[in-house]
Amino acid sequence: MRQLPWRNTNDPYKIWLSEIILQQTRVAQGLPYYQNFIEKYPDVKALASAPEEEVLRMWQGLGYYSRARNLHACAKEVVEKYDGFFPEDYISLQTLKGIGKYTAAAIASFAFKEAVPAVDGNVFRVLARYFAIEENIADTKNFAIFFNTALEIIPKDQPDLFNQAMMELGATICTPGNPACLVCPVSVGCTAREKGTQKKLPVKEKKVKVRQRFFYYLMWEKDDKIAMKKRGPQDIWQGLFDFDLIESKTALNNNVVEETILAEVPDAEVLSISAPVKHVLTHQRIEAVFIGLKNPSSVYLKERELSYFKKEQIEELPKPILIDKYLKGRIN
DNA sequence: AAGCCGGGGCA
DNA sequence: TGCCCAGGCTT
Repeated sequence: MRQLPWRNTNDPYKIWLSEIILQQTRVAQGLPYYQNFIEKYPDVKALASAPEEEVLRMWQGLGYYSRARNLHACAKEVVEKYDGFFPEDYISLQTLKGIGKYTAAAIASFAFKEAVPAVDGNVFRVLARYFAIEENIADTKNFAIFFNTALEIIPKDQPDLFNQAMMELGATICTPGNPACLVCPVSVGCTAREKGTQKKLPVKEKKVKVRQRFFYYLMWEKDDKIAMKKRGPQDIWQGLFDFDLIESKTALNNNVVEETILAEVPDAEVLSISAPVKHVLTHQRIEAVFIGLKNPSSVYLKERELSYFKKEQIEELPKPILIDKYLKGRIN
């Protein structure tokens, strides 16, 4: 069993924090973030009273930034509505921001010993193989099949150990690619192993389409400052700071964008144009060029909701990794 | 019920 | 370069 700082504790705050960080994130990547958060915010009250931007900055690089916003909102609700104590059952926990079925079950079983199965990707896989369940795990309507199967075998006296063992088995032995059946403690009784269908399970069918996007970043410079804007809702990187952005539906073409800028901001002076920078996400593929400029009109700045920041300030702001990569590349 | 949301590891 | 990892929220 791997020794991790959020194990062997009953503190719901630590368990909750680790679970939110570890959603869609590997232990090796999440561990340093967990340690930074615990150091900076030792309890839920400390986290609740932090500014949201600071929390986002702490989260920078982990992705799925709605997790950080929900984390902060949840901490505030726990402090304001529950006097700093997390609700103690599976159903109530799910009313909090960012806590769904999996995370609620993890907290309820680890912190409060409630006998409810925590079905994450690892557990889906273990259950699908052990019981040879062929239903598509990507289809939400099949969740109940897996949940109820686990509910039948979870021991009422130590549900926390059961959940931890199931996840650990999936993470270390019953792995997606090459399950280590020879050393698996439950290989006897595993239906998939009996039938030799381990690698076919779990069944997972999902259609994913990738959006190709083209970004022109306009870096308006003034003295040692650059204009930036906080990103709004309805898109990626909510709440993070971006440079002034013109998005194009067609492939990057510097001439076209230069004409567009000059038409809107006649006095603008282009100082530099970077080579295209590519950024690949799971569902989006972004190509960006960074254009250094000066002399925007004050009307333009106001309409675009841009404000100037000193370069040292920009380092402290929460930003998409794409921006960070570009800025670091420029220094080197 | 379906679509959206970021990173990193690895072949 | 392409494929894999996955839980929760919004529409």
